[in-house]
Amino acid sequence: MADRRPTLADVAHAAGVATSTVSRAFSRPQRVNHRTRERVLAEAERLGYVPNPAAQALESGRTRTIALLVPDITNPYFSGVIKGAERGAANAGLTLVLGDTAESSAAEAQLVRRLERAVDGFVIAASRLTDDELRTAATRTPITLVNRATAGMGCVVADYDSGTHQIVDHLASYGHRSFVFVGGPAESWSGARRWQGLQAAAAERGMEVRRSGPYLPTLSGGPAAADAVLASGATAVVCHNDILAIGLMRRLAERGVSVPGEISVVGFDDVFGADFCHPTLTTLAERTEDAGRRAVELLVTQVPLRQAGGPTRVLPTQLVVRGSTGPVTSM
Amino acid sequence: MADRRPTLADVAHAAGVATSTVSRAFSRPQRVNHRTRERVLAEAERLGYVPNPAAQALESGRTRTIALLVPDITNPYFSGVIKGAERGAANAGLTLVLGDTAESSAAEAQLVRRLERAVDGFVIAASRLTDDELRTAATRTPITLVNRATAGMGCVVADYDSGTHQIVDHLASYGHRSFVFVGGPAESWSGARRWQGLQAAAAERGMEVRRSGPYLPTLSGGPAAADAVLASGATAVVCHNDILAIGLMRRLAERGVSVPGEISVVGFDDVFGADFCHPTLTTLAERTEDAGRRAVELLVTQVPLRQAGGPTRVLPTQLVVRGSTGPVTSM
DNA sequence: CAAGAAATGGCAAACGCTTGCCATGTGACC
DNA sequence: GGTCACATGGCAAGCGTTTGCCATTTCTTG
Repeated sequence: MADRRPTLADVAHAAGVATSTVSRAFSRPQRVNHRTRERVLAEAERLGYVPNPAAQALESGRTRTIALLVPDITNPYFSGVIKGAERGAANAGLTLVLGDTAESSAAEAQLVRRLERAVDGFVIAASRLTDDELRTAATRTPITLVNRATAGMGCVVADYDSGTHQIVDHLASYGHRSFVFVGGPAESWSGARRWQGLQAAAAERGMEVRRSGPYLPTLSGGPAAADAVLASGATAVVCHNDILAIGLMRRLAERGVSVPGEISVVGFDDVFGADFCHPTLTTLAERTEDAGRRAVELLVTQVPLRQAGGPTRVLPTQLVVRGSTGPVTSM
Repeated sequence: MADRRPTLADVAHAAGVATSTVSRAFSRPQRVNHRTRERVLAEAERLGYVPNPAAQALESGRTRTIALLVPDITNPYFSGVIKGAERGAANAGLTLVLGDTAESSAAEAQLVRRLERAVDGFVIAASRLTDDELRTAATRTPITLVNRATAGMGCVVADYDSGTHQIVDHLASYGHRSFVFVGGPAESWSGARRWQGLQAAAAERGMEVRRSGPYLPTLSGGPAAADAVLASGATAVVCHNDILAIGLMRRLAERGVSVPGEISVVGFDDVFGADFCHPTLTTLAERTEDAGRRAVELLVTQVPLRQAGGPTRVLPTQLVVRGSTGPVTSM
C-alpha cells in the first residue's frame, strides 16, 4: 500500500518534469504547455497525489481555511448560520473551522488569537467584542460579521427596520394599541436594533410601547418575563427571541392565561420549534442560512484584495404568522 | 505595528540563543535549562510570538486539528455532539473542523478524502459508510465513530439495551400490552439498534410489538406515520426519533386524537423542543454532548499510539417522562 | 583528581510546496 | 536571414518549524 504518500517530487519524477512544472500544472494552468499538463495530471491521478495543505500554506501563506465563531453552537438560531457558512465554504473550496465562544468576549478574543495564524479569515456571529477590538483584529486577518454592524467591516445583518414594521402592522391589524417589548441581554446588538425598530414603527402607528427586562434569552427567562407582562396588563408582547417567547407562553399557560385570547405573543428568529410549540409562535423569520453563506462570500471577496473594510449586506426578514397572536378581546 | 509577524528566529535572536533552543523551550521543556527557558519565553511573550501552525504541521506531520463529520448540522440531535466535540477538542488544545455530509455517503467519502491530509483524525457521527470503507479510511487516518459500532474502531454509542427496557417498562407500567415502533431510515444503525432493543425488551415483558415504516425522520414524516398508527389501533407508539414523534403528534391532534388519552407517544433523543411541544414528549435522552466529547477523547488517545482499533464506549441513556404518555383507557 | 555520564545548546538537514528568475526553443515580423 | 517577443520549463531559494546528531559544559563518582 501507500507506505508513503506521493509528493510533488514523485509526480514530477514519474512525468519526467521538474517539480515546479507540476506545481504550475495545478495552480497556473496557462503557464504550462497543454500536453505537458495533461501528462502531469494523469501521473498525479495515477499515483493518487494529493497536495499537502501544510506545505502549501507555509509558502503561500494561504491556508484555504476560514473560521466561524458563534456564541453557542447549540442555540438553534446559529445552526442555520453554521450550515450556511459550511455550504458557502464548501462552495469556495474552503475548510470551515468552528469555534464556540461560550457567550464570552474573553473566550472570543482568545479564540481569535489562537486561530488567526491558522485561518485566512473569520466570520463572527453575534460578536461580543467591541468595535475597536474587532477593527484591531481585522487589521491582522479579514473578518466579516453576522448580526452585528461595525463601520469599516463586512457585515451581514437582518433587515430589522422592515421586520419590526411587519410585526407592528400585524399587531395593529388585530386592534392592539400598545405592546410590551420583552428584552434580552443588554449587550445584544440585535436586541438593541429590534427595540429601536419596534419603537420607530410603533411611533409611526401611534402605538404605545414599553420595554421590560432584560431577561435571560432562554426558556428559563420566560417565567419572570411572563409575570412582569401580566402585571403590566398588556394585550401583546414582542419577545427578544423565540426561546424566551416560548418560555413566556409556557408560564402564561400555567397561570391560566390564554394565548392569543388574552395576550398575543410574537418572537424573533423562527427557530426550530417555533412551529410546534403550543400555541405555534408568530415570529419574525431571518434567513440565517443565507446570512452564514453571504458572510462567507463577503469574506472570500475580501481575502484576496486585502481591501480595508467592506460593505454591509442587509438580508430581508419575513413575519411568520402562527397561532400565538390574535385580536384584542375587549373585556 | 507588526508589519511582519515574529518568527522563531526573531525570538532566538532576541534571546541570544539558537532557534532549536526556542523550539525546544516550547515543545520539550525539560530538554532545556530552566533559566534559559524563562528567558526565551519572556522574549517570545514580549514579541508576541505565535508559532506558525503550517510550519509546525509541515515538519511534524501533526496538524493539531481534527474533523467532525455529521450528516446534518442543523439537526438538533447533532448540536449536542458538535458542542461536546468542540469542548473536547478545545480541552485537548485541538482545532475542530466541521463537515456536513448532507446525509450522503458519497459526500462523506469525499470529505474524508479532502480532509485527511489536513487533520490528525476524524470523529464521524452516524456514518453512512460501510464498515469496510470505514476501516480502509482508518488505516490512513485515525477515526472514531459516534452512534455506530464497527469492530476494530473506536466507537461511542448510547446504551439502547438499557434505554429500550426503560421505555418498555414505562409503557407496561401504564398498562399497555402492545405498541408500534415507527421506524426511520432503513440504513440507520441506531434505528436498527433501537428496534432490536425494543423487541427484546417487549419479548421479556410478553408484550406485543409491531414495526411500521420506514418514514422520514422529520416533521413531515409524521402524518403518514400517524395515519398508519391510527389504522393499527395501537394504544402506544415508540418513534424512531423525537422529530418524527412530534410530527406524528401534530397529525394526531389534527385528527382529534388525544395524546396521551387515546395514544401514548414516546420518542428518542430528547432534542431541543421535546420539552415544549404539545404535549411535552416522553423520550429517551442520550447524552449527546458527552458522546461528542468522549469520541474526541478516544480519538486523542489513538492518535499518538497509532494503535489499531479501539474500544467501544457505551454511554447511559435516561428515559424522560413527560406529558405524551399515559395510562391505557379501556374504552 | 581523572574519567565518564548527564545536561545543555547549536548546527544543519529536512518537511513539501511555491515562485522569482533565467535558459532555451519557437514563431513572427521586417 | 536577423531580431525580438513570447511560450515553456528548470533551477534553486525560500517559507518557519522540528529534530537527529554532535560539541561543550557541568556534574558524579570512584
